[in-house]
Amino acid sequence: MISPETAELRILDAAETLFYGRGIQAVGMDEIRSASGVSLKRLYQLFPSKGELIQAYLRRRDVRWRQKLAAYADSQATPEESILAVFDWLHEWFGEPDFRGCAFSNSFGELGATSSAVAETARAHKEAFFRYLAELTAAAGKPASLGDHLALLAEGAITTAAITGSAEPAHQAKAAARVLLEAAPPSPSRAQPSRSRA
Amino acid sequence: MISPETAELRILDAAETLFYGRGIQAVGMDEIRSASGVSLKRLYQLFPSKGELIQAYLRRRDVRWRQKLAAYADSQATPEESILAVFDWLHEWFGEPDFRGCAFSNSFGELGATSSAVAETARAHKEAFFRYLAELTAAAGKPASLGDHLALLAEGAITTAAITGSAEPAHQAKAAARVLLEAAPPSPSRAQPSRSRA
DNA sequence: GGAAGGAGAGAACGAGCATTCTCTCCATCG
DNA sequence: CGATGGAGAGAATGCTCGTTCTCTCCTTCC
Repeated sequence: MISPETAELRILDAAETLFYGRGIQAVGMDEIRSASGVSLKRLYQLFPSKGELIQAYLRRRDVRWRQKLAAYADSQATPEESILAVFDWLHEWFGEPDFRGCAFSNSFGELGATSSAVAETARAHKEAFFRYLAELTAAAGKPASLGDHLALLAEGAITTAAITGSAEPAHQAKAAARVLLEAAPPSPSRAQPSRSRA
Repeated sequence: MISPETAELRILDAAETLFYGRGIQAVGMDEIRSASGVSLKRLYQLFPSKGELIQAYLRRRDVRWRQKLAAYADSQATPEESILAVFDWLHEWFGEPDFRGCAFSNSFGELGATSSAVAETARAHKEAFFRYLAELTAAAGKPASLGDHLALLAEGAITTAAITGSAEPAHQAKAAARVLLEAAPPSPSRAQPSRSRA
């Protein structure tokens, strides 16, 4: 028998691939069983209902997505470069063969009206993403409004890339972000941190 | 007996309210029958399958949405004002009590992976919207890239407004659009049309 | 008036699916 | 060795839903 931890991982991996790739309602629990190789009984022991599996899928994806983004962007030398790197990371993501847009926007569109848990998880994900961009913006000594504007560009790029099937919106968004970044005045309220600039 | 035209209108009205408000898969044909008051037999005579009703719903919504947007934006005095008015219109839309994001992004997230017809309709809608912004941008004598950037802002505002339940993203997107508009140089390739400017 | 045809209401059918149950098997422990 | 208990496979259950069918009734046309 495989360990409960391994079973949980296999289930979450299968659920993520299937839910993200085909939509949540299009995937039955039976299919998650076959894809994960974990028996239905065990599946229900670990996740007592499909709704709980959906929440687990979304929660794990939220953490991983933001970690990968932050790992990429935070490795840049300056806050300005980190901001622009966000859009480079989006471009890489859009180019992945199984890219199908934002899992949270998709599940919100599919279930947000009928499941308040899904709606709330999607809201929390977007809020965390906005907060991250706000931090980068503040670190660059730019006004908070710039963070919101950058987030809207990124959000629009994700949706547009998903529907058109092109990674190009990431480059377009980056170009727009550069204009906004250069046009934004230094933030009046908070001193710019002394991170070195090339 | 009500006329076939009236029956079709009632069905499409009911389908739009229900599909948009709750998601397509969450609404059964039986519910569309009760909401429209048209018998199931007649419903299937006019729309031979749920898939065809979905397509009819999306097609009609595409036309009406773009007409309303254009009617609002085109009534402005200058192309620049038309561009900014797009975001004012979005703000009005976001404030409607039943606003739940872009019907096309939502249906793409829900069915795009399993229905190529839905995916294609969503793509066509976004493309038409991009084209409209490209026209406004060209009329303002600005480079084509500005049109793409504005479209990404609008797209991001729609998604963000839907998930957060706030109309504020429209104002944020408008502010960003104003910056991009003012920063964009006159288009080199095409002469600015002689529409009068205040 | 009477036949015919179409309309509506809703039952019926068949598939899909979330969830539970059964049965068999194997490992562990006395 | 034999009993116990948990595991897996997958059948069973009950519900939802897309689609079709039936039955009754009304209208229309001769």
